[in-house]
Amino acid sequence: MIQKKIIPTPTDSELEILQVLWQNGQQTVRFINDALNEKRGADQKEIGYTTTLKLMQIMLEKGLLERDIIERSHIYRPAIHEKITQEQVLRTVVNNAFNGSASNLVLRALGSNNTSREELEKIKKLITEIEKNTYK
Amino acid sequence: MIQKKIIPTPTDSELEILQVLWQNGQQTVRFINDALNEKRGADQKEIGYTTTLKLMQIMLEKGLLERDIIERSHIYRPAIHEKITQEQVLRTVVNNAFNGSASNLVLRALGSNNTSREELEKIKKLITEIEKNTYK
DNA sequence: AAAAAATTACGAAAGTTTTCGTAGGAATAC
DNA sequence: GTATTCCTACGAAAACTTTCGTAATTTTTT
Repeated sequence: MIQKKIIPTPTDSELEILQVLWQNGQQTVRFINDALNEKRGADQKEIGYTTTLKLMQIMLEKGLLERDIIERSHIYRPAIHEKITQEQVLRTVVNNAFNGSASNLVLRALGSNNTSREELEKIKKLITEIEKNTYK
Repeated sequence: MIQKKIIPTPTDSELEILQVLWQNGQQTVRFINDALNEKRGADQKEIGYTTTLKLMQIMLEKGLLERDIIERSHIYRPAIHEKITQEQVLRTVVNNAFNGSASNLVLRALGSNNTSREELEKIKKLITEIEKNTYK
């Protein structure tokens, strides 16, 4: 039987890169590198261009990214879905820091954060939705 | 001015150890090591005693743990609070994988998880609580 | 009292992630 | 057409995390 290639969970730096791509669509290394550096505080040291390049080449190898070659430069895009990756990340965090309880994580996230009225409404609506579908 | 010692965010292995301590109170290395190995699947390799010992010694140095010497063996306890640590961990995850939006994380956690009726109720109650206190 | 078992300390290896320097080539500017 | 800029490739260093072997000491067992 042919084994489907296992794509590893992204590291922290890799997640940062993926976020930029999920938000902005496929982009060049230059764009990503600029975006990462803009997000950084003035205190932190700037990320070198070749650092980002190398990371993205590794991600390509791991199967986290795909790319097209346009003109001289390469354009990268995510090879994994944001939703699935976020779920994967959450699973890890829930296990590592919340004793496996996702609802503890939710309670903590809500309790220690300034969530806007609209967002709270959205969350409540989702809960009602879940209750309707699950416990009818 | 005297700089308060900065305690670093725990690594993944360190979080596993802290969880055992938060749940069971102060304990020996032996207890922690046993607990960690019990939680492991039969597939994973067992963690050696000295591995756990070394980790906890490092955590002591970092200021993540404290200890008392009772008889011949040492008893360790967390030097940081569970709540604060969880908040710290959440902040990182929210930044790394959820574009800084905690409510996105909450929506994702609720959406892709089998949360029990009771837990959903608890969460709803908390939201109502927050709304009352914030937007009165 | 000798052997076996359990404990801490510690250095170092092994593994992983992040960063960067250098080289080579192609486009652009002067 | 030469110099400068911009890009990729790639190896290797640096930094961080995890694992373990060995030694020294103390307690427990035989």
